[in-house]
Amino acid sequence: MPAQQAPTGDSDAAADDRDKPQPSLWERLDRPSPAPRTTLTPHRIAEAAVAIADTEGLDAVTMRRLATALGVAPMAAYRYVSGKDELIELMVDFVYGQLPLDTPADGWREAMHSLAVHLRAMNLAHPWIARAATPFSLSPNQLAVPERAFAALAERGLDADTTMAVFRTVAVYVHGSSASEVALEDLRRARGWSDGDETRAGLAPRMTYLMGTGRYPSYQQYLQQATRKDDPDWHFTTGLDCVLDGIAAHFGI
Amino acid sequence: MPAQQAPTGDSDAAADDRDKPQPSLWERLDRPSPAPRTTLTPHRIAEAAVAIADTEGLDAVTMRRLATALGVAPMAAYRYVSGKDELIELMVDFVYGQLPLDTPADGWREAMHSLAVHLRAMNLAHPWIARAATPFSLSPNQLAVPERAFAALAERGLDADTTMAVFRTVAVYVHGSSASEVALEDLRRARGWSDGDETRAGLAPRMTYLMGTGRYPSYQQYLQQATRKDDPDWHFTTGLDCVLDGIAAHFGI
DNA sequence: TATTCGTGTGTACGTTGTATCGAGCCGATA
DNA sequence: TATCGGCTCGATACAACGTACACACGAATA
Repeated sequence: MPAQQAPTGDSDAAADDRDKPQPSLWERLDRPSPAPRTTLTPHRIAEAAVAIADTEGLDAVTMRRLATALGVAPMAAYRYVSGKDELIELMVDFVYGQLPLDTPADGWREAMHSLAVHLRAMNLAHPWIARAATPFSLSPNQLAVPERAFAALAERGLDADTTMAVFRTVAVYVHGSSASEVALEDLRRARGWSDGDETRAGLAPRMTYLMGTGRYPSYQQYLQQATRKDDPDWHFTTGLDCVLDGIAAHFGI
Repeated sequence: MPAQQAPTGDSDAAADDRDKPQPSLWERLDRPSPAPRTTLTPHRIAEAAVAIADTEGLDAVTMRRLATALGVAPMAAYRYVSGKDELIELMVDFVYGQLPLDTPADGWREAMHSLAVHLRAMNLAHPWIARAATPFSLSPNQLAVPERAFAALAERGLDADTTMAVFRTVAVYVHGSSASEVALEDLRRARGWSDGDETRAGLAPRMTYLMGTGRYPSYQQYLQQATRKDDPDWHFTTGLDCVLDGIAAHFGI
């Protein structure tokens, strides 16, 4: 619940009156409108869209569905976002704004570990976000993530490129890991399977067919022997520890 | 190309019909039709769809556009795939089928490194595939990737769960890394920027605005000092080396 | 030659993103 | 107090999408 408010800037904007061809979404939303907003605000739009995506999936977020949820006409939101792409940018930034980035941590490793765990939790809580965002978009609240990481890494005195390499490796691992976790979850939901057992049962015919081809002896052996196939937490944590161990070893920190 | 393995009757249709009355895409495509296909084949469909996605992006792959490219009516492809989702499954499997998985390698590390490099090359050559696929889908040619990895890892005598953890960590890193590389490339193409310089120039206003807010002092310092910002190869390789170092250290192999 | 069935065609429907225009509301000005 | 110009939101419309459905063709079977 620690809420970092969505796009509210704090700069006086005294000198940046250069006329850009098209000011970015965030720049536009920053300037308070002369007339105070009444029914619609970027915040309310993002909130409603995120709620729909969380409960019904990203595909359920249509401009009409969103308008209905907001109680306005289908085209009303276009006053704030230039199109659906910007709507999704807004949603992503809104969710990143809820990341708890102020947790104290001593040492770079604990800080990166905590960051990774929080990012994964966010990806699992909003299963659509890994597909909609990339680790390096340029939205205010997304950029706060590398900012936090760089600040935590500063103590080690690494050069800039190495610092980025460390953060990027972790971020990219978390993104890919979450994406694969979420993909399975999406499949489960799409097929209407309720739990892990039903999912395994639903996937069984396909798996049986594939194994029946005889092309995958090593994989088949894995299936028979593995005991943690359905323990995503263990897989995530183990992989993360590998990554952090590797960073420590590779850069000698 | 799609599965080329022998049919192998698959006798057990006894009790495994849950909510899935229809056999999977791959199972259906396996059985040769009594009448030899004439104008359309799964292979031709996948090939044409991939060609469109490669040159015009995944969004350009519509059932109508595909039909035009194949010289058939809009609904023709529906004889082979049940809908657009299966079309994309077919495309993904087609591309994975072109991965060179038989390159010899001595040692698990060289094998995993080679696998990672090839996977990344595939993701960059077909920029849509990272968004369309996950590292663990159950299509024949996708499953060949863990199969190859497990075979290469077998020499080390790790237990099944650890073997998967190793492969998953690498696969997930490559997936996330490629996704972020491709995202920038997609942005470049979408905005019509031709090279890295134009991209940087196009992103500059947004970056200037964000830095102007003063929220990102560490990131700003990075921007000023870094010299490898535009060297994705270095970032990928460095991160991969971290991951492999970490695996070696964490599991003592 | 008559029948069957796999294959591709033609048409149509509901939904999507969004361009365009008009109406209502507001604070500022006269 | 009356007028005005700007945002804000509503209403309508359109092209393109995925795909359901019914039908026509031709080779294989009899």
